[in-house]
Amino acid sequence: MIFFLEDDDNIRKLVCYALTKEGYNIEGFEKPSSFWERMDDEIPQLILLDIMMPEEDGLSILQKLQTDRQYEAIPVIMITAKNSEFDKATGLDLGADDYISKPFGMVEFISRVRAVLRRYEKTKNKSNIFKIGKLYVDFEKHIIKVSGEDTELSYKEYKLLSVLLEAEGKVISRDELLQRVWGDYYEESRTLDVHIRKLRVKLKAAGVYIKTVKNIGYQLIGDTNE
Amino acid sequence: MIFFLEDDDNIRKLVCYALTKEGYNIEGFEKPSSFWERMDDEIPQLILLDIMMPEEDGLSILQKLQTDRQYEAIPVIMITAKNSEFDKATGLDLGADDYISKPFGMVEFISRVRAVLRRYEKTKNKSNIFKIGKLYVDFEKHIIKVSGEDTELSYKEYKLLSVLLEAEGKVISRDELLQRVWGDYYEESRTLDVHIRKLRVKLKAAGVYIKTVKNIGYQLIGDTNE
DNA sequence: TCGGGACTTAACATAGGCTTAACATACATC
DNA sequence: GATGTATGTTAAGCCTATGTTAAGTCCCGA
Repeated sequence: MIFFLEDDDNIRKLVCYALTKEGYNIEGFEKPSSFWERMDDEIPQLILLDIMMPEEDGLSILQKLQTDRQYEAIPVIMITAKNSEFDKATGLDLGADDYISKPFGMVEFISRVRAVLRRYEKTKNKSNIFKIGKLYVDFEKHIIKVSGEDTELSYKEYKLLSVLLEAEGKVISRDELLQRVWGDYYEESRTLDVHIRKLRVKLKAAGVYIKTVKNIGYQLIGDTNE
Repeated sequence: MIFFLEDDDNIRKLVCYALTKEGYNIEGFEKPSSFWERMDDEIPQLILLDIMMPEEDGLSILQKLQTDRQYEAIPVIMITAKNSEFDKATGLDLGADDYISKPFGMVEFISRVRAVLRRYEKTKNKSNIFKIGKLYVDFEKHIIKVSGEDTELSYKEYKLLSVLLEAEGKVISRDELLQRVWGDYYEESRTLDVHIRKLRVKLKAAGVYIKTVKNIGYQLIGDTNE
């Protein structure tokens, strides 16, 4: 999914049309507010960002994206009417992945989108299938198996597991888990613990892979470390 | 190290000069043949590629790079005199990471180089791993090994160790240790000493790396310094 | 409207880390 | 060698983070 934030109706429609025809899933936004709302539900693969916007400047949006751990990995292409070298440089230095000036040709534009997505796919070598010890998870098909047996997880349990899995063994703090699984969070409550427990129970033999790191958080590590 | 393949002497020298001044290590090549020779010795972090070249076309070089497993991960920026949309599109579609048309401004150029390198660094997961003598510490995964054996540390022990490790051999005063590990601190108490002791014991053979500097504080120095 | 599952909250249990206190040792100064 | 100060050592009790369980709440579909 690609998100496209652009206040000019014509350009937005044109780009959406062109990228859709190329087979991409794209969603256009007129205002930053509706964009941020949507970002709560879904993390896109790529963000196309116009610089000149009502409400909020494109560069400030870019900065927000870069500083939020949840979003920092998403590639961003900046789009602008200005063509000054300075703007391009600041955009790129702030962490944009590419930069296109209006007016742009559709062919080049699509190529740049493709190029950024290609790079992204390259680095993101995860085939969405995880195998750790007795645990097998296919995120695309939403299948979780433990020792070959199918296991049903609830929504939060599933999300919790996916956050832990994606960390690839790194420790995730309670705060971050609450943030990423629950969004707005409950400071003082046993909610997280309860869910961790339920996950551990449902994962049976693989439950021990979830280790608590006291005072910090949790991590998921199989028995065969490298 | 950056490799820059460009037949025009002036441009090559100009770019080399500018990037060197920015602190990059760059090597210019006039002909593809000398470039390929050099590639046998060293793999650069980034390749800047002119399209119009004697001997061999830039696009064909790009293709070779992309199909060779040894080189496919190296990011490439294409440079060309032509400004046609078609060329840009083919360059990007062939797998270039970015595309700049001559004449280009140095500021933008450098920003694009920085942007590509930044992306590259990002994917190269720089997990903060410390290795000092017999001691191995992976902070993200919260793994501490001594002589290859896993060791469990408590929260304060872990924090203490991390402060000492981050100092890279410098002496840290008791006050600062208390401040950084405990926050608000206990002036007169054996707490710090007790924790230092427990750390030393748990680190076994590596425990001796923690040296007390009387009247000042502690430091962590391995036996085999590099 | 009812039933059921998922999620949250509350109350209690537990374990292990943290601190403290009391004593030992090392080292410097007189 | 006596004295004093800084750090090392040890063991015991407290305390806090997490585990656990069960009951309560919410939401959704039949």
